[in-house]
Amino acid sequence: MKNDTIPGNQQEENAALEKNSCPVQATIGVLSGKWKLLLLFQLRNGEKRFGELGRALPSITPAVLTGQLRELEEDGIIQRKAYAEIPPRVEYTLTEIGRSLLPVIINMEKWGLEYFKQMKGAAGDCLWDDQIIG
Amino acid sequence: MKNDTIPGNQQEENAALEKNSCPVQATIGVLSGKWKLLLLFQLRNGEKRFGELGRALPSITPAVLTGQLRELEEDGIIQRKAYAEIPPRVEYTLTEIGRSLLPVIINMEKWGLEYFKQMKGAAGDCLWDDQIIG
DNA sequence: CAGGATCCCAGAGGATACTG
DNA sequence: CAGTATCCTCTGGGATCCTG
Repeated sequence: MKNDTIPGNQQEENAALEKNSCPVQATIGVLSGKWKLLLLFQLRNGEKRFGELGRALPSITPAVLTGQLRELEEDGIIQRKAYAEIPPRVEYTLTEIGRSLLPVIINMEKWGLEYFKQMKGAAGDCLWDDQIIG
Repeated sequence: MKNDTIPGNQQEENAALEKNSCPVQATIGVLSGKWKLLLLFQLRNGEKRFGELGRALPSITPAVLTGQLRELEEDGIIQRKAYAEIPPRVEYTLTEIGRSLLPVIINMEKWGLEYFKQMKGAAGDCLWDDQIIG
């Protein structure tokens, strides 16, 4: 946003948001995207190709898949490796920092399960079970 | 979404997303909203009134503030108490489950700080320090 | 195979003005 | 004081078709 003219005292409170330098917002940011959690889940145990990801997530379109992968790549969460072959081959893998996100996700899952239990009594059937963390 | 006709085998993978029953998505969901983190931070140590919240977040408009508070309330994260007085008074507080979100947020902050350190070398100056957790 | 190029739409967020 | 009512914009995600 532009430099909105605000008195300047309580501004401190949301300075972190305005400057986009709040680590919590950053964490939410990299995970916000309709397919990102699913993509990270797909990559939890190693590399996958563009087509594999597309097949694993049947209702995502190539255009959107590309977009989500690009964002994750720009955020440093995944790495893209393209091989100069015919036909083309591209593999995506989690980066180190990307892998370090998994425990954080597990922690969110735990809260979410408690939340479901208390809110609707309906259990959630997510993918992120303890299995994925070695 | 509608019941898109998908073969039905790999569909399991994103069933959690489609059904919106993934606890991780739920956690991200309740926190996704431009001002929600800031509002939760404002309420971390007890109740606050509508006007107080507005003054603490100078660039939010009443309409949007109402919207964000309504969503948090519907999600069971905060509670709204209106007093039948003139002039009106309304107080917002975290619910029990809402308070239980704070440690999760702290955990996200920790990852975010590591992320900043590794990505840009720029430290984040967020609000969610260890102070807020008793 | 792994995308790129276009066009499109719903919904979150915001500006502004008004009210019980 | 604590909102509500309208109107408007911008962008994330999607549909569709095309290509090195």
